[in-house]
Amino acid sequence: MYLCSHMTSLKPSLARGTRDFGPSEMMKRNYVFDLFKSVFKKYGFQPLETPSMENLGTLTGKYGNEGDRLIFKILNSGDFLSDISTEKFEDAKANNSKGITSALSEKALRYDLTVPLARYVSMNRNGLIMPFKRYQIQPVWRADRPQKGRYREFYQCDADVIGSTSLVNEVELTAIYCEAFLKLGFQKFQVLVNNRKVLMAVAKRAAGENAVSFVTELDKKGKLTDAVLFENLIAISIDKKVTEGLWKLITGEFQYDVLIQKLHDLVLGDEIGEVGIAELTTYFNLLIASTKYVPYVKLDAGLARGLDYYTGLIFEVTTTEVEMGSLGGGGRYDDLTSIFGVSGMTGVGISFGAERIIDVLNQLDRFPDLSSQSTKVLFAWFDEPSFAYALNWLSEVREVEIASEIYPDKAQLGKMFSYADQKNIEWVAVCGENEMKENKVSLKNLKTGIQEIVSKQQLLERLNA
RNA sequence: GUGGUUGUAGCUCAGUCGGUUAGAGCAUCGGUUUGUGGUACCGAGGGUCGUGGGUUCGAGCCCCAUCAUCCACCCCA
Repeated sequence: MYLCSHMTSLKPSLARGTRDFGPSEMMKRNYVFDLFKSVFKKYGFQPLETPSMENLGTLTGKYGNEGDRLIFKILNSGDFLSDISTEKFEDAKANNSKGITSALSEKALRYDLTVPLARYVSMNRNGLIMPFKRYQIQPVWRADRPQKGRYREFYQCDADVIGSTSLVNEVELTAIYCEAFLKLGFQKFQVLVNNRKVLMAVAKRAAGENAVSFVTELDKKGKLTDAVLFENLIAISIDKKVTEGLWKLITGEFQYDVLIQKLHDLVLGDEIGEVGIAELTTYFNLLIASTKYVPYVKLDAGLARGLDYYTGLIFEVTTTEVEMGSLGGGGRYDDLTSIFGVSGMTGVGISFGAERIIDVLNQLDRFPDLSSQSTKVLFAWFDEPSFAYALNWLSEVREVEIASEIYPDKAQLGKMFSYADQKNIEWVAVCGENEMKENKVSLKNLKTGIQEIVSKQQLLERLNA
């Protein structure tokens, strides 16, 4: 007798903030990602993948004060501690570990898809076909503390155009949003649009030196009550009339052209602000001329989208069908690659909040019937001769590209049926002595429960119906 | 990084005031049925009660620590 109970066994568990995706989840996820890909391709975007890890220096300092803390660093391999002198180590312990970080870690997991894109474009600028239109669907990692809807590993799904200033790009990205969300079955969604140039011009008028805090505050719309938010905005304003004027535009309902006109009045005389107004005008003209998606697009004078690198039009997608934050966002950035010493490279991009979108589709039970992706027919058998017989039929069914399988082990017929049932296989073909005599199989449809004895040709007809 | 919540079977959870051998449902396997699934009935396997320490005659339950978890904040997707 063998004893194995004293083997050290590890309790299986997932690393914090990560998930497995089983077969049924993968079918749903692939459905969403494939749909995105097909839309991206239709608009001329090509795939790009970058490595999971980047040099630490590529990532640090790109994501604000908090950002560096959230980057997953990879411990150097080899005897990395031998390079650190005792003094250096003591200094690091006493002050901060920054001084020895490079000795401990020189690689890190990618934090988003935008910085790797900037790195890629900078490295390959001479070889790329410009404008460079790429899409990228890959996981990213953040050393955040997980909570509802937030993970340490999650997928981002981006599409960007680099090296073109035309607003047609903004229009096409808007169309991609609309097309994708419509194809996913969303009825009520909106692509909110604003312009950073206009927003900053208004903020400068309203708050002067406090323009940045003004915009940060504005970004809290929806989190704070309108009354509190308005008070906060007034508190940092130097020109309360401008703030009040903007507030009316944010809280009221206007046609886009009326709204543009009113915004124009607010920024009149501000050179950059007027450029922003012109961009908005051109954008809407192009949108109307080239797409049917105007009803889904809404100019929102209060849309701010953080503060980072956006410099022109900005987007955010929301839905009212379910309580959920934004389902995507993006915008134009003028200087993405300057951090890598390459300037004058303008770009515009969007990102789908893939994880959230999948969550929403699950909540609304909006996934289409994906059973067509599973096996169509299972062959069941009894003994050596019927096994050989079934294998023969199986290969012929696979010959015509029908997804099919045979139960591999000898088992009771009931077990084979139950396997088919659990795997959502629609048909079971029973191969036994009686069937073999007639060169047929008993074909049962597990959905209807109807069973009949059929020839090879009839089998293929049933399966293809 | 800050604050809180919860850890008992593969999963969801019950477990009285601290008291003998820790329970249920689902899932798994077997049987009723050696050629028919999703229903029913019968049965079986499966536990270091997160981990380590402490209090106690006695701890799943009380105390401390630790790890994990979920939730909220910061921030973000």
